[in-house]
Amino acid sequence: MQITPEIFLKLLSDATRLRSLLLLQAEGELCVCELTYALDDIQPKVSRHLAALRDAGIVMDQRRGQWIYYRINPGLPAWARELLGAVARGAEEQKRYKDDLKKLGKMPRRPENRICA
Amino acid sequence: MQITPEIFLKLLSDATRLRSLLLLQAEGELCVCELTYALDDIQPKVSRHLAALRDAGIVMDQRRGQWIYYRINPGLPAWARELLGAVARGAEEQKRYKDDLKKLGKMPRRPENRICA
DNA sequence: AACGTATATATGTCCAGGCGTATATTTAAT
DNA sequence: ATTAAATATACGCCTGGACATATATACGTT
Repeated sequence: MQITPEIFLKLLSDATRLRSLLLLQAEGELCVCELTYALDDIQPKVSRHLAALRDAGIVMDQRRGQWIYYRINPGLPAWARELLGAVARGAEEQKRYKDDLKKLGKMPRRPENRICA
Repeated sequence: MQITPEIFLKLLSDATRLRSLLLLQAEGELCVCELTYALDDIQPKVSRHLAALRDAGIVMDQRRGQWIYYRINPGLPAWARELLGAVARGAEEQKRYKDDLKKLGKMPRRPENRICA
């Protein structure tokens, strides 16, 4: 079933899910351990929130080896993509989200490191 | 203090607040009894949610006679206004929000009825 | 096979926040 | 001055949902 503004906004109202989506929007694709590291949080918590986003059709997952990569569902309706864009613009001015990206950049032993597709 | 995406989205995650904002966005200005009627809800509930939006700086209120009119704060940052626009576009396809507007149009003894400014 | 790594999910606890009711406040009308 | 209408707020209850911990599952390596 199609996503509604109400469901979408409820899912965006949690900080962990919001930060994950902003990271995915900036990076295109990330696995759970990258998100866990960037958000400086514990793995079950990150997985649980990603599952909620997946079940609502906001993100898609794809296993590659032992890693599971998440990306924002490219089939999201236009209003939802525009909404995410607006959130991202608002987040640009906020230290917290900039720090998440910085942290991700500093991750050691990051899987793949953009070698293969 | 300035509104953040996190706070903004948390406030939008409640259906009563979301529907109120969509009505305000469509109508420009509404008093509590108009919102209460359109949403088909009880007055203390509507007032409580409007107060939350007011305290966060998302809406402004102005007393005129015995009525208190709410409007979306014109000083909202651009990203927040764009976010609301995206939500409104997503809501256009949803029966619920169209019905809210219809209900408002049918309100009897509607205050002012656009007579004065 | 055995082990380590990455991820998902189940379980029980806890709390933020939404709810309805009751009441206070303000204004207008009689 | 009383009454009625519009609105705000305080209070106690209750539930959704977030949390941490523990465990299950899947894959890769040795």
